[in-house]
Amino acid sequence: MNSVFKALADPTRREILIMLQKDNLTAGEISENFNISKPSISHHLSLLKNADLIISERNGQRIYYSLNTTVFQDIVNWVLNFKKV
Amino acid sequence: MNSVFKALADPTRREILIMLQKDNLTAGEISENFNISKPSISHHLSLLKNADLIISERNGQRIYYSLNTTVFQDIVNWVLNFKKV
DNA sequence: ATTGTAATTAGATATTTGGCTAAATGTCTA
DNA sequence: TAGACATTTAGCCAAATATCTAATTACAAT
Repeated sequence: MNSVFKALADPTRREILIMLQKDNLTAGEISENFNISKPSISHHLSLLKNADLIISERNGQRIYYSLNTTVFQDIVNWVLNFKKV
Repeated sequence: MNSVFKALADPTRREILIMLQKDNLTAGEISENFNISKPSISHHLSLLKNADLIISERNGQRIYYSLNTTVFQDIVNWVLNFKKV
C-alpha cells in the first residue's frame, strides 16, 4: 500500500487519475494538459503504474493509459477501517 | 485534500493513525512505539493535525491525540469516484 | 533504409522530506 | 519559585522526489 499512497500524494498524479476517469488517453494527450515536460509526465505515469493504479497498453506508436479500478477498492477498505461507525 | 494525501503518504504516520483506532494516546505513548526520536514523532503529529486527520487535546502536562474521523469520509468519497461500477 | 512521431530512459539539479540534537515552552508538584 | 516532566520548536543534514534537457528506443510509413 505504500506505493499507492505515495502515488496519490502528488497533485499532478491525482489529476492524471481524474482525467482517466473519463477516457483512456495516450501519454501525449495526458501531457498536453500540464505545463510539465513529457519526460516528467512519463515519470509520473510510471509511478502510477507501479502502484497498480493504472494500466498501459501499446497500440502502434502510442501507449494508452487507463485506470486499474481494482486497487481503488483496497484504498476504500483501508480508509473505512477508520470510520468505526 | 493535498495535505491529507501527503500526510497519508508516510508509513510512520499511517501507523500512528492505526494506533489511534484503538485508543486515544499521548505524544509520549505514541513515540514509545517507534524507534524515532520524540521531536520527529511530534513533527509527524503536527502534519497529521494539519491535515485534520487527528485532534489534539491538552490534559495537564500531556497532550492526547485522537482520530478526527470526519475527514476519512472525504477520502472515501474521493476514492469512490474511481470505482465507477 | 531513412525519416518522423511517440514515448521512455539517463543524467543533472533544485526542492522537499524525514530524521537528528539542542533549546524553548508549558504544566505540575514540592 | 525551583525542579522535573511532557511536548514542541528551531536549526541542521542526508535521502528522496520532481523537474529539466539530451539521448535512446519503438514503431510506422515512405
